[in-house]
Amino acid sequence: MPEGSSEQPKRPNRPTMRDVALLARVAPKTVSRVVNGVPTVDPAMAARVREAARKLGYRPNLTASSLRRGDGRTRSIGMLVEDAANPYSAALIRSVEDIARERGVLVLIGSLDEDPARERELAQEFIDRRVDGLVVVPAGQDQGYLRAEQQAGTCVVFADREPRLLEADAVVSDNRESAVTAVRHLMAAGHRRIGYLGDLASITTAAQRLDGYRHALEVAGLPVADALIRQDLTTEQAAVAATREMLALPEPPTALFTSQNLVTIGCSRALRELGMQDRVAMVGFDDFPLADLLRPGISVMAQDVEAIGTLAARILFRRLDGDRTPPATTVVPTRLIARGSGEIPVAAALAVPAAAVEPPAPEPPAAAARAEGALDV
Amino acid sequence: MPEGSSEQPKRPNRPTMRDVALLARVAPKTVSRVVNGVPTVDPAMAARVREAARKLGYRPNLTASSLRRGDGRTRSIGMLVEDAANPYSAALIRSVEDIARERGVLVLIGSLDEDPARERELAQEFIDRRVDGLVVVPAGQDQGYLRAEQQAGTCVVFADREPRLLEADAVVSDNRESAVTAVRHLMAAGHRRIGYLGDLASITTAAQRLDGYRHALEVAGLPVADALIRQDLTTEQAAVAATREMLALPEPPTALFTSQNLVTIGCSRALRELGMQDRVAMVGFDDFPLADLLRPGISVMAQDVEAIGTLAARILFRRLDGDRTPPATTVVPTRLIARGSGEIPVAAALAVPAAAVEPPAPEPPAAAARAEGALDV
DNA sequence: TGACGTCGAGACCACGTTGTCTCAGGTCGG
DNA sequence: CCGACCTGAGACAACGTGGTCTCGACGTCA
Repeated sequence: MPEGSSEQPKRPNRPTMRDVALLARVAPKTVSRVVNGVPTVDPAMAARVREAARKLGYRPNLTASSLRRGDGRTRSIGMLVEDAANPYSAALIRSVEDIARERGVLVLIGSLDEDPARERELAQEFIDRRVDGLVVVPAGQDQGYLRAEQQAGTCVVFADREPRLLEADAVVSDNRESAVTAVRHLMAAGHRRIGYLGDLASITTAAQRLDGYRHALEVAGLPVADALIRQDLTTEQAAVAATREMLALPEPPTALFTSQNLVTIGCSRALRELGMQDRVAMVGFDDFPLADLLRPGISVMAQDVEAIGTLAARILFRRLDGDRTPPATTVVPTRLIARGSGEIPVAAALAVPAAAVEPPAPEPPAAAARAEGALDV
Repeated sequence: MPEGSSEQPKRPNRPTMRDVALLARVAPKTVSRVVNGVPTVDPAMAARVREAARKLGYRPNLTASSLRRGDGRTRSIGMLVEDAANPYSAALIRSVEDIARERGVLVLIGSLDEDPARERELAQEFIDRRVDGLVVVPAGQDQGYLRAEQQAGTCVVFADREPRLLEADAVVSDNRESAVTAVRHLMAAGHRRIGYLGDLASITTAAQRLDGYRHALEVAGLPVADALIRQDLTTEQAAVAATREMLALPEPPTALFTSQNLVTIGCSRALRELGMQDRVAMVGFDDFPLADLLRPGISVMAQDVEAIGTLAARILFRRLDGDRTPPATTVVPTRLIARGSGEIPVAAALAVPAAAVEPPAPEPPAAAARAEGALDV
């Protein structure tokens, strides 16, 4: 039998300040000073300390440091998103990470899958590890459980969706107004029967987008038909099915507004499977990669995800730096990107009921791949 | 002026075990026992402690706990990926997170952007926070800098790419063999001039894929032409440009093998801009969302990202549980997914030099959206 | 040369928690 | 009825670090 056969994970013997101090023949406190770059240390002594640290492979323990330090900062923040694998969440994570990096702050990640219980559990886990702050895309309807943590000094900033029953900073898109813009864009192409395909009705932003859809129709004097509204589509498959069902109605919509990117993709897939992608107009909420490579390209209301993440992080750090101004919600503009699918005229849908004939492509030539975009609120 | 106007961020006064102990009239150690669920506590006393904790909003400080605890575990791991916003990295993060969650372990994220210096810096930052382990998609050519940390007890598992100059567990795809499969698939459609468009030559996996490409050609007795090999394409734009240039050669390739998903997308875009997407065959490495929605669908060698992440995490935790078997590399099978682009026959390219005539679509009908896949090594 | 000021290094302790030990009180067998 | 044994709660110290204070050495100037 070789040496050390103890099966239980024994504590790794990492060198500490004490070890470095012993080797450099100084007091531990002096090592601390050198590590923290305190200038009032004899250069020769500092060199000796650094040499000893190098020789031992010493690395400071930030865990212990933050415990003792006056500010108690751990130099880490927590981030709660819908799903780290979702392109929207992924982009958000990355932009927050970039701002955090500027300050040497690390980012902890948690995916919620729209589960309010997970939101609370993970928030608690982050807090138990004493993160300096949180960036949260809430899944639940009530963030009041965070009030005690705010008072205990943990800064919280919300991204994408505003908090409920809690006062805190938030960075969001104007979902309602953007939905209005999207629906009006479809109406401008002559559409009068416009379907709505949406995410979970309980998600604030989904509700706001539906509200915008309804409002746009009402202002235009068009009826809001229940048969043309489908919600709670949480998977691509559900969106495919809902699209098929809606288009099979006696009076099917000639255009669709999809309120989230999985839904948009599912809808797009259904239209292609039915061969109707050039006859039924569609505008989606949220941009996604390759939307411009499809034929027709998918017109979307694009959120500026990077801006949302960057702003949320900047606001969080401003708070951590002592900003005590009242919490505020920052609204980031969205942008309509016309790529073809949203500009299909109503005539295309009415011309051929269900034939195999391809209508002439109503999209701009391929050369103009990146289409123009109009700025909105 | 209100109260506490001290501008400097004062330490938040969070209740500690001592506070709970005082209120419950027990010793701090008893609170510790209750919090940790030690069964040898008088039930009445435990109830009193829990009530006091609830009343004060007490939350244990895992930072202090891990400092004092025998195993020194922080119940957090670090993950170094190429870019958290990239779909491949995002999927990897999510699958690691899911395994970690089962154990109440949180995940710290760091994006490297293929920068070896960042790899070392971030690994160091994670270690300074005493993560229990690391899952690394390395950017650099030498991971020897981690040897000391391994010996100090930090477990490291590599994902997607094997480590260099370091013995550690790794979970990877068989890149070389998969590239051979992809190229042979193109050869099966009659192609003899096959171009290679690849990522940074310094990335291990890119080199392996190029190697497989070369090997497949050599075995088939075909020449390996330098003009048909382009590397170091780090952006979609670079891939677009390289594709254009290669197709403008006097003897252009009739098929392309792209070694990474950004390159695949760039190549796809270039083909569409040239109107050649139905004449030049293409197989990409790495699957990506919407690859099946394009026309033709993009044929790919799909890596099983979820399996790679899940396995890497499981191996990491097995190590943390005390597994001391020698480090090993686990190979995860890839899968050829035929969607149309890879099955375009050589005849399509040779038929029409540069006309506007559309050849009959050589792809399967739209109904069979999810095409068949063959299993490989 | 001596009183004083300055400056840098170390002693000491606390941050919040838990491992270890002690000890009071109870149980049980001889 | 007493000693051995067990049970459960508290005292104490320590994890690795940094804030605070002390103290010796040195320099300055009268």
